Amino acid sequence: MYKERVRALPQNGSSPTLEEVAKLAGVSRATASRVFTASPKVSPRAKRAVERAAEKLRYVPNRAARTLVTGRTDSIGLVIPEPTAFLFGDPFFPRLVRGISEVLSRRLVQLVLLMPQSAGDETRLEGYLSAGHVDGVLMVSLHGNDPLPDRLHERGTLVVLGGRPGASSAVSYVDVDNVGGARSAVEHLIAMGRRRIATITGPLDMGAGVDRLQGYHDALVKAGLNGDASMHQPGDFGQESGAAAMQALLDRHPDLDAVFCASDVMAAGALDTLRRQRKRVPQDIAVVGFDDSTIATSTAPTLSSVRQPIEEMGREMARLLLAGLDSGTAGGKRVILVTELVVRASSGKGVRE
Amino acid sequence: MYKERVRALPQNGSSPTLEEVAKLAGVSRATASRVFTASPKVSPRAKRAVERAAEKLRYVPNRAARTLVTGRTDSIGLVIPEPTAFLFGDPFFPRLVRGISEVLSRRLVQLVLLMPQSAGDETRLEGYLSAGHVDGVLMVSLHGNDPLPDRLHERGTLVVLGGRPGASSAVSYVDVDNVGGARSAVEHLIAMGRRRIATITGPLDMGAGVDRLQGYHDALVKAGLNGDASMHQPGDFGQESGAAAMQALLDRHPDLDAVFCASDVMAAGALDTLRRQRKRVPQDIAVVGFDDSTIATSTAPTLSSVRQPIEEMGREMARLLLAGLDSGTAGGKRVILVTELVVRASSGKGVRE
DNA sequence: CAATTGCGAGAGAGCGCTCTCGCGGCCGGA
DNA sequence: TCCGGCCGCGAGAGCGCTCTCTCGCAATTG
Repeated sequence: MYKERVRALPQNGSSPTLEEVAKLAGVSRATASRVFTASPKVSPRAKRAVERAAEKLRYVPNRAARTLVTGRTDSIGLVIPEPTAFLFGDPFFPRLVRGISEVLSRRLVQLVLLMPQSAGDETRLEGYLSAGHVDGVLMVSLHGNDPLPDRLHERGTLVVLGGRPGASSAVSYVDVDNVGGARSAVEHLIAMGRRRIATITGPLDMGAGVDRLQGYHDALVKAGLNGDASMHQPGDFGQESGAAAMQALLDRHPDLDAVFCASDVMAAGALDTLRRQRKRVPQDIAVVGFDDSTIATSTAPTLSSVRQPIEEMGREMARLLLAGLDSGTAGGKRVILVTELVVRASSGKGVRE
Repeated sequence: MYKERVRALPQNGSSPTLEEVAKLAGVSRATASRVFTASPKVSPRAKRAVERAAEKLRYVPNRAARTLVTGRTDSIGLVIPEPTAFLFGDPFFPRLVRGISEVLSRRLVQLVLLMPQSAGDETRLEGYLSAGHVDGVLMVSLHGNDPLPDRLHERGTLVVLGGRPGASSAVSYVDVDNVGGARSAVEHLIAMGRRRIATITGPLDMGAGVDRLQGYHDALVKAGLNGDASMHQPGDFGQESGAAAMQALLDRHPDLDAVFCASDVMAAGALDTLRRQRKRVPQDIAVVGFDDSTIATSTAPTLSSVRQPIEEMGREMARLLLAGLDSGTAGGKRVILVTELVVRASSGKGVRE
């Protein structure tokens, strides 16, 4: 670790303190502090003097000192425990971040993104987050029963999840209606006359993966159709996994007439495989994705998809966290956002039978 | 802003202090502190007592307090001032982050990603960074003459840039040999017999954009070929801009026989346009990209590209920053990494003339 | 056996800030 | 003119930690 040398750096070593600003402005430290905390009880005269002095000294309040006394950092962490390649490849995250940023910007709260890449990283991260570096934590893309949210919650850190946690938990979360969305997608396929409908699921250690499979099932059962395990093939939400899963499904069931994919990116992969196999979409096989991400309109044919309000999910997560911070309540809230089926060419009225 | 209520939260309100741990362990605060700072001067007996007490109380050191006295936060910021859609869409960033993380993980330093989305965000960010939230700052994807790095540097914050800054500056940076890489790409095209070589440049407010254009120019001039302004078309490194730029170039010069693209993603866009225009690659037009990202091997035909060691760039940035922190020196270092041309089908020996 | 060394441990001083408390001056009302 | 009230300000305590200084005790040495 770098040592006490740091202290001698111009970095913090020479940076001016409130005391110096106060002296230069000819007021007490308390009054100078009032100026920076936007306290109303300061005369315009004193305020101006302090501001001029601060400008002259290029003063910036020391956050550590402020945090130490207020117990507040004015920043919140967004934790995404995904390999970087996934994090940056998936169109889900930018939209989520946009929603979150929107809300936080208005509150002058800094968003910091944290990307644990290994178990070691995650341990360190737990320390970082419980040590008061952030006022609260947003977390998405949980796999399995990641214990981090619950442990943070127990420690008293405010946590809001995106996507329901695996096990029941006291932590607040925002989720979309994955079951309902998947069900509507499959019901649509059935309504279009499809009968041999497979699914490429998401990771089954994630709520979104499980729930979308559930919705698929519900619709098939209601219609009295077959949706046994041979009709499922898991993917990891990535394009290649979609292509591979599609191939596996075709190997098992060459007569499929539809496939529901738990993400658009996997659906794009599935389309690649179908093209390679000379299957016409939607004539031979109809495809529906999930997310309604930008990729849905750039595939050939364009992709029917279940739209989920990802930006809104981000906004709602941020709102929930800020509300918890404001009220001092610990959570246990859950918000479910509705989804909406968007029908495009990949499941359109194909020239079928 | 959320107010003093926060203080009453279990969050920090009830979290145990070093004092309490020391009392429970039957030692002084100083000795307890020694245990957590891994100081050697503590007996095994005392160490165990403190560790047990800490475990029992679920003690986590308060970082703000520690930072206040050490002047150190053990975390560094990575600033990427790009719209989220770009940040997450570009294969450059995950590779960079991977390289950075690799180095930082070994040093128990936390990486926090900061993504200013607007001028307001950036102002706030400057405050955040100068206020001592991080020990140092890594910054990439600078546009124009972004004043942030210089201002942070002036304030005494250690900054390392990825990619050279627009204007001359005292800030340290790591860059790849963009000029040399571009030159070798174009020299290769010339060696393959191409004579009417256009370029799709990157944003000309970025060092990488300017330098790759420069390399293109150098090679053409050396060979006595035409590379006037009508042969350039700027893009933004994104796929769509590549497609549009290719179209613009073809409109002006239907007889082009090669194009050098300043990024693989733009090259992929260019390939889309060429396909739509029924131009054969490489027979009619040879294409070379830049980055040698994963997309280069998944296009049809596969893409010749200039490989830049992005992970290494991340590692080197992190190393430079840590070295600066360790030594207390402020910077002014520059590291240039070599590039390497990778020839694939898009510029292969086409059936030409 | 006395003198010296060395090592573990405690006391205490801050790091830079916020916030409570109390004081003095100025206002308006009687 | 006098007095209560309010408002702006300063004094001072302390947030939780690290680190220096010092001390006491045991081991080592002449």
